[in-house]
Amino acid sequence: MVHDSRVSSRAASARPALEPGAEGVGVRLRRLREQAGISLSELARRANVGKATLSGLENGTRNPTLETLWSVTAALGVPITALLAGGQTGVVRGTAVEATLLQVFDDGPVTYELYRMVVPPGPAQASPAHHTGVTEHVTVFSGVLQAGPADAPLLAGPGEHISWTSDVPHRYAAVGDEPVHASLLIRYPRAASPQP
Amino acid sequence: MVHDSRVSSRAASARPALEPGAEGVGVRLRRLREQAGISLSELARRANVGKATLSGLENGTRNPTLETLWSVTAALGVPITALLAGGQTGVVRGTAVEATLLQVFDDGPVTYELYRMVVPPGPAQASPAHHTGVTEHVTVFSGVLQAGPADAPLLAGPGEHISWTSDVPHRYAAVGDEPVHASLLIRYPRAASPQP
DNA sequence: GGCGACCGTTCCGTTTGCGGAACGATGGCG
DNA sequence: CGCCATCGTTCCGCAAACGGAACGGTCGCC
Repeated sequence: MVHDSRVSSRAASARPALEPGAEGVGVRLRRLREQAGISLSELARRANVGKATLSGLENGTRNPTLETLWSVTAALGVPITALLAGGQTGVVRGTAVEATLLQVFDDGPVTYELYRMVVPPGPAQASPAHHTGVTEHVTVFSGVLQAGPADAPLLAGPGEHISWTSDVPHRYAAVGDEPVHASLLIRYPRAASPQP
Repeated sequence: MVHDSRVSSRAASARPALEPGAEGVGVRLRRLREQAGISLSELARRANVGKATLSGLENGTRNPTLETLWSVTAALGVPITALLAGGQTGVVRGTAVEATLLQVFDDGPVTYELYRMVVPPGPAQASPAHHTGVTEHVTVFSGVLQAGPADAPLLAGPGEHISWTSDVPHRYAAVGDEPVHASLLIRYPRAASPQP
């Protein structure tokens, strides 16, 4: 369920502002606070934020700043992602592939994105070529995956690993009736120089 | 000109610690945007935020609201957590290996655990044999890793992948002076018990 | 019952993040 | 060469998020 999170410009904002994310954040915050066994006033005191701020945040009637979120989560001793990741984390949907971004690892010259991927049975998904030097690495959890360059796809069953350079058109498809679960690692070398 | 006596512009921080300030967020945002190959103006247009907002955000001179972060990350197609970069989930520490559990995938007869692993330079870490049928899969992000069965270790450099069956004693070590960053996937056939 | 401590919400003045507009810098093009 | 589009930064009025104070409500204790 991909919900459109584009926020209309604030012009003509005659409706009560309740952006999609704030509600869930408030609910999760209240749950975390109650799990910690402290009152709203006490948390406000520890986090050095106003009670009004905290109250509005838990009820979803405010649009908190990043600094506020950091203060509150630090006082609770939880990572800030505990408030934000409760809903769906980054889900990228293609025509036949659904990938959930687990982590981004940035090593200066190279960036890695680690996904968990699900390929349902059905028609293959075609992907256009990425930038030069991009490679993809897949380890299959379950099912049988056919993936790789469109002209020379590879096969991988449970526990197997395949990789290819994705600077050519490539594709993903599940072989058989079973959906494929896999981890997908995309490696982006630092392409600071655009191609003419 | 506003006189700000406490601007932390380009503070040459000695350690790569998680700075709760917006500075790290700005750096990551700029990197993600350049990786997507779009200009600041273009991203501002797509995300329906002002260029001033985006500029100040990338330079760490603003304290963005959650709504702004939602809009920008949605326009980039990345999860909001990609900006906050704090995946401090479960952390497993060995004598020479630090692994962060990213996700557990339970497929009935098989359980997968996906880690991000860091092996600092120094003496190797020895691991005793796991249960029969357990396999490990490593994809190296940076550095050179020597890993695998103690009597026949394998080598892998950046972007390379190695795997082995870990039902025999095995080891991990960084080759050279550079720490090794890698993803580690452990596959436990037949409902295995989590690692103590 | 009266009273004080604490709860979470609401009101209010101040602070600040917001988008739009204007700015100088840069590059493509006739 | 001038012209124009686009880049990223800076200025500015406005709306909103902020902390502090006041509010009504509930509980425990004398």
